[in-house]
Amino acid sequence: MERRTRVRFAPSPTGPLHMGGVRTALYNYLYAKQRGGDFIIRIEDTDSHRFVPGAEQYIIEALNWCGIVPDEGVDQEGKVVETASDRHPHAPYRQSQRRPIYRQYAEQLVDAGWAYYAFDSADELNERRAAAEAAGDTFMYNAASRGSLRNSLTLPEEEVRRLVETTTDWTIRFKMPHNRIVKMEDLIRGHVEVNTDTLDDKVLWKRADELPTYHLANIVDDHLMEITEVIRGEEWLPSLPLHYLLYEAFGWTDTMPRFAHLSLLLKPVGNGKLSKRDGDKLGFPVFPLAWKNPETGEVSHGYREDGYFPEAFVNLLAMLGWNPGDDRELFTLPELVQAFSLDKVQKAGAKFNPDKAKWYNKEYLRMKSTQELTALFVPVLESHGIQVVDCPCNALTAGARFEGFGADFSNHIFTREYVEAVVELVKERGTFVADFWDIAAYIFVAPEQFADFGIKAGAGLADKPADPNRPIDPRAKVYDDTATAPFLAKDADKFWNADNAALCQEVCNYICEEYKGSMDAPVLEDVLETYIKGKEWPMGKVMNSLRLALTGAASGLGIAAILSFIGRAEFARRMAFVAQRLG
RNA sequence: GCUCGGUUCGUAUAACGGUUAGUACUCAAGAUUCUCAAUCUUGCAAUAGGAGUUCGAUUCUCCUACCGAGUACCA
Repeated sequence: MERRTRVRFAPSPTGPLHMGGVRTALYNYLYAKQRGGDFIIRIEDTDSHRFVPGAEQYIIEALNWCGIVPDEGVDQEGKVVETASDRHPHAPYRQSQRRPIYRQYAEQLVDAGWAYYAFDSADELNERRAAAEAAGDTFMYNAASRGSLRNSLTLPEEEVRRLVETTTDWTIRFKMPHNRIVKMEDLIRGHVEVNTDTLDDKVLWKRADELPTYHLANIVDDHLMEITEVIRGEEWLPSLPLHYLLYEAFGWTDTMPRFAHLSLLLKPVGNGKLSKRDGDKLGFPVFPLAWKNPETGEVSHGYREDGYFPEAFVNLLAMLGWNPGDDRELFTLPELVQAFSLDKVQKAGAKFNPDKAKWYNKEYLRMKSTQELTALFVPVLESHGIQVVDCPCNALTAGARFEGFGADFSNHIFTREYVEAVVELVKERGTFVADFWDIAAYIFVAPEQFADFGIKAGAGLADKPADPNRPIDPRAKVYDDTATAPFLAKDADKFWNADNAALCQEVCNYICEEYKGSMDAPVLEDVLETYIKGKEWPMGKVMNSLRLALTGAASGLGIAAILSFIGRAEFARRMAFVAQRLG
């Protein structure tokens, strides 16, 4: 008695799939999997004018990346997806390939008095619309007007037959009943009623290309494919009465699917639905994968290419308009399957929040293993001219300097172990894998530029002219006017000046020549502290100056950690460089 | 215009008709540190407006406002 759950995602291949579309597909998938049912992808390509090459493949690939894989549908090569249990009585899954199916259904409706042939040309109808609009009202092709138009209800039978047989630009239209209240149930919105007089006689089938419109194809295919629930975007709610009536007209009410209409994804700021433009403006992708417009060549960002994990993308999408009923926010796909419920889906549209999206990625990044992150980081390193080798023995040149992990600074070669240790150190600090480079580039490459002595941009006082006596580098913004910029003068002092330089050099000499112990970060940390405090030097000054010398920056990783990576020889080299550069 | 849908901190959301209206993101402050980040603590901040039903309304009803969708031989 209970039918097997079967839902479908039915995109139109008119362009790349928008993240809102992915969410719709996701909800369908979750609903089906939770009930042990089937998730089907059906390509609705009945509009021959709007076909975009590559769009269908894009859609499949995008869903695939998210882990939303169909039980039935087409794969990336356009082949029918096979499952063990099923010989696909429902195929094909592309509506353009189902063309022969639809005409008979449309004519069945004509025979039953639920539809009629319409011979009005598009131009004629546009004229009527324009005229009505000029007169201040709206033209609708329905009970009120169909009696005065050219169709099989007004023309003599002979004429109708002649036109149907000899001309090719007619359509079959649904004969919307007059003054009937259609009562509908939506799984998310509850009871909805509409009077049919506010609806028009929709075109169901077009003789010109012998294709159905969405409405006919949708009902026929959902019926033939034994769909039990239709979960789709809110934009379809206004045509739900038509769909109800079509099921009635076909006599399929007993197997009519249940409907759920999802609210839209809205732009982060202002009003309106999320669009590509918002993404460009605010710097976040609106598409799952990057997309190159085949006509303009324009490339749009994708979550995948921007460094998002598919798990994070799926998770954040799921939480946009749905909640589990408790405070949990992190869900894997299988967990979502478990927890999902249509009655926890929000009725109102959800504004997309790019900050929260990043937060999700950060959370998933932290959950990844160091090995996995390293594998993703290696290509980033390579793009910066760094070579990563699996074994330190052969690949490093003679004279390569090793300290701990294995690094050859002069030839930009590092072992995987070294990279893994770096990842371990920085994984808490990034949102994307690519951030690791920004955080830790100086672990691989010595700095050539030095920050403005650590003075924070935006500190508000950073535009004073440099004192010719104090600064060591003409580019540096250093201040000694303690009356007007005491904070900055003090801070600049902390980072670099002749005194600090001397102290740093002493630290370097000590570590590189006298100190023979371990270069492990925790040990080194104690050693440095003991040494500096023993000399009664100010920790802050020395450490920050060292950081500037070693990294070129005023902020970043701990000094001991940095030294534990670069080792004594590189330490000495960088000190020599900074001395020559900054004096 | 008409039809349908929607409205809780800036955002996403929670709250049997009874709560000091909760949580997360963002933001701010403090703690910590050699700096930054992370972390921890604290804080800012909401029931669109008006009637009605009720002992009691974020929750139910109606009106207004605002937002969205649809109004194609597009999906």
